[in-house]
Amino acid sequence: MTIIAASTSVQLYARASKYREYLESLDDEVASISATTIANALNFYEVSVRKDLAQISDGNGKPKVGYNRVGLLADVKKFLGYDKHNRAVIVGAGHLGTALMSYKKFANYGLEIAAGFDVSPQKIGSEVNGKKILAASEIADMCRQLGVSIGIITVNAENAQDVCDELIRGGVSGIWNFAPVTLKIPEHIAVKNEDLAASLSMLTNSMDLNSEQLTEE
Amino acid sequence: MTIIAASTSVQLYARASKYREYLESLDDEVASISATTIANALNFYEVSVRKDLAQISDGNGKPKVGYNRVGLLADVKKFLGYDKHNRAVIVGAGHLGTALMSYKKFANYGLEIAAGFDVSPQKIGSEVNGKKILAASEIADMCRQLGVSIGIITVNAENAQDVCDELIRGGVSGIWNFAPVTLKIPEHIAVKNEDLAASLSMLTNSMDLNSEQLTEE
DNA sequence: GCATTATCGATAAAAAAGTATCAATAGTGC
DNA sequence: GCACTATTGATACTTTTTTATCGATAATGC
Repeated sequence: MTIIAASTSVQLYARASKYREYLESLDDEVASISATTIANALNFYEVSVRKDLAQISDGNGKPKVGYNRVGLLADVKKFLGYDKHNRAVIVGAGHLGTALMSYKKFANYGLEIAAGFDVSPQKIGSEVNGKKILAASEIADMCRQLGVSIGIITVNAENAQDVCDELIRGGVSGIWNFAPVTLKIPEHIAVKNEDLAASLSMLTNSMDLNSEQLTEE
Repeated sequence: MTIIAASTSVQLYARASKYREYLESLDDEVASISATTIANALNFYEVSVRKDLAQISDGNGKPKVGYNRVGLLADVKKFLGYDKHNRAVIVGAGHLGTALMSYKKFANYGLEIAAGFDVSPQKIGSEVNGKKILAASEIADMCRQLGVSIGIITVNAENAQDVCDELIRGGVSGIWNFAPVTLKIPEHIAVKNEDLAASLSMLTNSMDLNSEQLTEE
């Protein structure tokens, strides 16, 4: 199992993603953009941005001018892997699974949601955002058939491991896990865990930090 | 604006959250637990876990025994801020907003979702998981009235800044932002941004890394 | 074309996070 | 009660990330 959080810079990807958002928000008339401007817009440290851009778009920056908007955006997208195409399935057609199936922007990131899976007879056969919900018993077979490379898990903690095993049996090489469990996964499969509880903790703890600072004044 | 990602250890919170999950998954009969066991179960480096536990539950570890399960769990929860109570509202009753409103486990993390907001006349007045969807025009007033401290933004990128401004006008001290934009926020307000696009990039890039390693062999 | 300026990219220093090693200690078995 | 063992917590080292400084360079204005 490749534990992503430990091996890759989470922060760098987060920043790169924000660079993309920002660059796409700019007017077409903007020809070039500097690290300074980006840093100010996104509240990042200027030198960090410059280093990131040097890594992402090496050698394309010009003194006094900055980076070509279009070129930099292309480089950022490439860095983020948006040039590659991946076919995915979502297992668990609950609220979250439905939300992800309905999210139109995944296509821009090279992610194609091919189908959903669920165990509920009411849901099987229905469609969400034009995509069929299939029986969970078919996961492995359908993944092979459709050439799916990413499995997205939005079932509850109890069933996540079983679903994961089926997805791997179906030949996926990456797992995007929204269930609050640590999955047991073979070495060659990549996993990215989402953890809303951890996010919430970061938020509430920094709120307290802020209020402490206020009362100290 | 307090940029959380930059100031706090994302990884430490992610690990702490996994400690909690793991400790809660243990049988009641388990009296004590060692850093070694936890590290093996969660695929973390042993010394990292020991350092984390020293920070989270300082001095409570006993050689040859480990940590008392109940005590450690309490300390982890405290570290994660689950002992504090926060009232929140969710703005945007789309698929994601609905998913978050329906998520029962927030209560365990000290988060109470008081209400939702939307602009759609069809949604206003309806209920999700027993919680009323109110008119977005009332955000600021209702937040003050209900004593809301956290605003959760699940609207689209275009409307996120306006919603954010209203939430701050309503007196929230933290913003949990699921919209793909960088919000402009005053210094004393905490923000935690969720970025699915960045997560996806991490996953796909580490998948490629894995397949490169395979072909090298 | 020469001084001025914004910006880059390189280099260096500092801080944070992760990894490795080991002595001290609380139990266990004999 | 003495040797043995699992585990802690401290210390040291390494790597990564962030922050700071500065010379080099491309454009601008005079």
